Amino acid sequence: MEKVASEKIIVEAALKVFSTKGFAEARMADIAKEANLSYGLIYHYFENKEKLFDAIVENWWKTFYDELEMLKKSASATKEKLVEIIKFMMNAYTATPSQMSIFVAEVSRGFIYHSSPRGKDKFRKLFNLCEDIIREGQVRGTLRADIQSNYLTYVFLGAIDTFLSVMILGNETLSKTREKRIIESLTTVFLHGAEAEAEH
Amino acid sequence: MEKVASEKIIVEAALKVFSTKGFAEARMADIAKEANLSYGLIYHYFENKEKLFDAIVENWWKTFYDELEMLKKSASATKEKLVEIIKFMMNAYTATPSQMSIFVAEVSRGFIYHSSPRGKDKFRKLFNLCEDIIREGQVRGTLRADIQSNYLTYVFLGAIDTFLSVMILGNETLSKTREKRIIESLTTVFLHGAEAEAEH
Amino acid sequence: MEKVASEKIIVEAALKVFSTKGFAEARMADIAKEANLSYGLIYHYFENKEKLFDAIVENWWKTFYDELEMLKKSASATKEKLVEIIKFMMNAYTATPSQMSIFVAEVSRGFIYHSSPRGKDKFRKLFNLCEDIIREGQVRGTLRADIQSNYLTYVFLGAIDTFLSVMILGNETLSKTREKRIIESLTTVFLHGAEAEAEH
Amino acid sequence: MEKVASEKIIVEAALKVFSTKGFAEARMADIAKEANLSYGLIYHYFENKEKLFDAIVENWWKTFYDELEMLKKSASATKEKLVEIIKFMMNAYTATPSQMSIFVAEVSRGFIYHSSPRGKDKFRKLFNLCEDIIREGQVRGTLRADIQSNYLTYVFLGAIDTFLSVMILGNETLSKTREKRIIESLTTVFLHGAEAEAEH
DNA sequence: AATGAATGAGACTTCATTCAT
DNA sequence: TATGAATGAAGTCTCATTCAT
Repeated sequence: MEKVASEKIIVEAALKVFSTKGFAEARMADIAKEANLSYGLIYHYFENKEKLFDAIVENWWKTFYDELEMLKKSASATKEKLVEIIKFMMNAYTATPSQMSIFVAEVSRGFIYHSSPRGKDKFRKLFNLCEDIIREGQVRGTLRADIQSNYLTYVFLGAIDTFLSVMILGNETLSKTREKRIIESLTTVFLHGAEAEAEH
Repeated sequence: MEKVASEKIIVEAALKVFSTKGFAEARMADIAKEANLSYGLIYHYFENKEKLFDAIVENWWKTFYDELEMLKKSASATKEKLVEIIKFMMNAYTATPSQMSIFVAEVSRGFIYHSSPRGKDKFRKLFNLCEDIIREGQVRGTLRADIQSNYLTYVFLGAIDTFLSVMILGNETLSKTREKRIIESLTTVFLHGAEAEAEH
Repeated sequence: MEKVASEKIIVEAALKVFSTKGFAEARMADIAKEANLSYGLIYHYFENKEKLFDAIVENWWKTFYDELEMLKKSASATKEKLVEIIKFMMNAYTATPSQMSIFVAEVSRGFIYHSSPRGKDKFRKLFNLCEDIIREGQVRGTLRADIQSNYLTYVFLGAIDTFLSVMILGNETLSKTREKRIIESLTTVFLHGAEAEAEH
Repeated sequence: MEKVASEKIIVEAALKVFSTKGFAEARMADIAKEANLSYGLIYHYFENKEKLFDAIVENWWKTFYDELEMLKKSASATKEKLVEIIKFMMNAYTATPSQMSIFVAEVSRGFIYHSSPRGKDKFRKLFNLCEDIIREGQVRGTLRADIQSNYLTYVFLGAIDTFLSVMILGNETLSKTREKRIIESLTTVFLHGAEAEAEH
């Protein structure tokens, strides 16, 4: 078999196993079995379990950064950008739920345990990119400026994160209709609040 | 030493170790050393590592449920109730940051893996309690009814969760002033949205 | 069983296995089996295979240094001291052939591979101690001064080393008579040379 | 590439790796990398790691035997022969230090383990050849006969071995002057002893 | 002749848990 | 109640060797 094929199969298998059992409970043997390859081969391509995991995560971060970076630079209105972020996350979930699951469960968790300072930096970068967009919205007068930009960011990202968590938890598939409703709900609540119109 | 004392010391130590390294990386030996007790003794009080962890988590959940339960039944206005939830979480963080850290990292992230089906149920219960309060707010006309109650719940809890995550990540202490500002921000955004007033 | 007992048993077993198979071929399982203990216990006392090996070697070096140090300081004549060194080595072989075997085979070998600079230092220390005694002999006029002291040391130690190697190789036991003959031979050749008297 | 070329490259690489890390720590992959060849190719030429090692050692032994054999048969005086042996070893070190390093570390130390009974035989043969020359010296009246011929052999070979060990350890290069001095010292001490002339 | 992907036995090591004291 | 020595299942990883190309 060619090199590229096997490596991809391994990554695919690892993705599945990691997302199902979590990093700690995932066994290299599980991954090998899932990939239908000897586990020796995994070490041919990846130094060890952690490096294999990192490779997967790294890949995810790259895609994510690229998207945010692009959005940040785009000429769209702030609201558009926020919607795009949500869309991107939802699509990512639909396309590769395992990857999203790892992201939500392992990466967020992992960065809390200050084991890897790199992890923290990754997160900060993500936060910062998002915050930049939100701050831009404040400057433009689209978003309220009486609340710190980082606080707004927390609410925004936290909301998305929880939606994803729930979807992952329920192993839910995302119909176009449902995706649309989620995006609308999220946007509406984030922008206009949860309070009933009447009270305004 | 008396029974109660040792048991408490163990729990305290476990709390610290679990919150620092996470469940998977926490070693019974670490806990014993932290507690300055032999690790044989841990097994006097707790059947095994998981039970020890559960004991800690259980304790936390109980406090949380009780609070939510109480809030749910209280006669307060919905807004009050929501503020109380936030307050409760922030206070919990201030009082026992390790417990909060475990909650956020292990429970609110780790529950994704089907390994502990109990975890899921706990979470659903929490969601449900919170959703009940929110649904009540919708019925009462305080909260908008055009968005599913569970969606509103996700945004609300997700926002809190992320605030906590960031605080845990930064190992931040929470001054009264800061707590107040966070509560206000969270409430404001959740209720009135992030959009600039001008646009209304 | 008490702590000290088990640790000693492990060391004893390790000594046997290492001396029989060499470090590389020695299996932790072999040692455990030889000690009639679970291999987990070995790790209770020693961090890993290398540390276990080091502990054994360290112990040997200490005994050896102490002896040489003592000899160096003693008021004996140089010849006496040299005889004592030989005696010490022969006795060490008789008392603990495995230890001697490890010393000759593994330590001498290991120090060639510059893996552990500590190893080199140990050897240098040994050489130096011996050289000090020999230099003292030169100063006193007992040993010829027209040959570098280190060269004399090499011949002296090399000769002993080879005697030991041969004994280990043949798994020989050392009768008092034989020991005496070896000491005499070694001393005679080293001091007076191998040339036939006639030629003097 | 032609057959002979590759085989030679492999042997050369193996020589380097074995001499640097020792047999146990040498990896087939290291050798392949050193040779700039795939490791599959090594197995074209050598059955396995041990055979590869043996091939190298065998080659060395053969040269050595041939030399000793020739010397043994030569009409030279005993002293001449001994000097020739020393010279041969020193030259061998200068010409191929790696080979010498392997010889000293792996063969002359490693033969202790019964793992390779062939090793023992080789050594005995070497000893015997050398002893033959020494015994001849005793018969001729050149060397003292009151000490067992094998004992004399041990001292002689041991001294050389240690000189080599020290040189290998120090990664020393051997100038002609230094070589001469070593040969002289070794010969002098071996023949006339280390005792000061005055005492005779 | 040459490659390097693929294999898998087997080594080391970890660590939750038991148990004699 | 308390200790920590003892256990061994189970995991990670290594690396000589094979084999399809």
